[in-house]
This record gives sequence, C-alpha cells and structure tokens, in this order.
Amino acid sequence: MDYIVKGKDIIVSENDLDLDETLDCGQAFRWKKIPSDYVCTYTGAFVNDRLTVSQIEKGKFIFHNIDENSFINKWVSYFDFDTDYSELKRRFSDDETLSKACNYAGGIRLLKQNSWECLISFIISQNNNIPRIKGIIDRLCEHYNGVFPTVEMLSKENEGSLAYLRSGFRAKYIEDAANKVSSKCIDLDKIAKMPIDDARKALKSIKGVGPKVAECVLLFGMYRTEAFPIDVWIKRVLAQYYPDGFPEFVQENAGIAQQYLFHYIRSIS
DNA sequence: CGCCAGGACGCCC
DNA sequence: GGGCGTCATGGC
Repeated sequence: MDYIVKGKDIIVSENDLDLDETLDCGQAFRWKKIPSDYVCTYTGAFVNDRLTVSQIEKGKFIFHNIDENSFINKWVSYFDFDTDYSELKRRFSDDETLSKACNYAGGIRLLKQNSWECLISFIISQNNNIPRIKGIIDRLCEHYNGVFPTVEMLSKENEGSLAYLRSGFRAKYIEDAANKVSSKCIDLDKIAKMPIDDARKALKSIKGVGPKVAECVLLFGMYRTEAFPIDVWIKRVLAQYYPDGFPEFVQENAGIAQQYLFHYIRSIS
C-alpha cells in the first residue's frame, strides 16, 4: 500500500483491494454505496468513525476528508493494509481451486472490525438475508443518532424495547449478548486472545451464538484468520473440492481463503 | 400463496 | 450426538 496526502484527502494505491468485493461481500453491513457518474462512494463506519472512500480506478482510491493520523491509526488497520495479500494469494495458488477463486475475487481483503459490533451484527445475520440484515442494523444505528450503540446503551434495552428493530426472534439474543458483555460475564478483548477452542466455547455461551456466528465473530471481529465459518455454500466447496480437508499451508489463513471460495462457488453455481 | 435467507435452539430418540 | 420442527420478518 502506498499513499499520498492531497489537500484534505488521502490518495491510496493498493492493487489487492476492490471496494465492491470487500465492502459489500457480507463481512460488514454498514457500508453504503452511493453511485455517481465516475466513482463509487461509500460511507461507512468503524465503531463511530465515519469514512467516505471512492475507487477511482483499479487499485486507486480516495479516502475523503481525513487527516493522516487517523488514516494511519485507524483505517490502515481496518483495511488490513499491513498484510501483503499478493503474497497470500501467491501461496494460495498452489491449490488449484483456491487459485481460481483468487482470480475470480482477488480484490477481497479481510476487514478488522470491532468485536462488539461484529457480535451483534452476526447474531442478527442468522437465518437472514443481507438486505434485511443491513436494514435491521440501519434501524439500530438510526435509533442512536446514526452511530452503532455501545455496550452500555444496548444493555439498557430488552426484547420488548427492541421491537422497533423488527429483528424477530433475534431480539432476545441481542438482549442476552448485551447483558453478558455489560456484566463482564463475557470479555470480548480476552476472548480475542484465547486459544481458539476456548474462544469458541466462550462465545457460544451467548444465546443465539452457535458455531457459524462464533466463527464469524472470531474471523471478522477478532482477526483470527484461522477461524472458518461454514455455511451451505462452503459445505458445498468442502464436499466438492476438499473431501479430506484443506491443505496444511492454508489452515492458518483458512478464514481468508474462505472469503475467496465463498464468492467463487456462488459465481459458478 | 410458498419458499428462502451466510443458523440456533429445544426436544426427540 | 445426530435429526428435525420451529423460530420472526420481508423479498421474491
């Protein structure tokens, strides 16, 4: 990644990034694409920091109205710019299926999201579709003047007061998650550093968090790249191409491989 | 109208 | 410990 400061903006060069593939692929739900004639502008948020970013051309981006400090301290991490995805994809390409998947969706990066937001978001995601997940999270943030609620804010709510979300049976799960985190029964920062099986077990003690949601929180909210969410699409990939499991060299980055494979299998189905 | 959406729970055996 | 109905809501 390379960047230059230009007025109030920062111009970023990074070949291994595509905004459509990265921001609208089901790992984060608060980015909105606002089409214009020449650029795709997204406004999004990491916890409560907003950003507008445009893709000018392949591998070139404008991070709008942002100072160099917050770019370095927040967004470089969020976009995982310190990781060399070219090198990652080069290694993945030793595997035939993964090689095709990287060629299909090579602009995906893993976003380092906030664990709390991630937990609530993926609780909402269960047995749901992406447009409706976004709708529920929109209503949630709108309720708090456009920012994602803190633990303290959400812990004051209950299943009934959350009715405005129209999140269905998931409201009681949100309530339990907020209560457990607020009461320190669940410490997300500690879980992020635990051995992964302990972390899985701790997350699954929250109502409405099963294997899939726990894996998503670990991967998208705690940067545990070995976490591997399995849904119906990935089940198909495993059955069809990896009956004996992933090759050893993929396993520490299985979650990143999963992102490429998820989009690849859907494109050819 | 039925079906499905990046699942988890409760209950069954 | 695997199998299955059920759980809200909305888009198609």
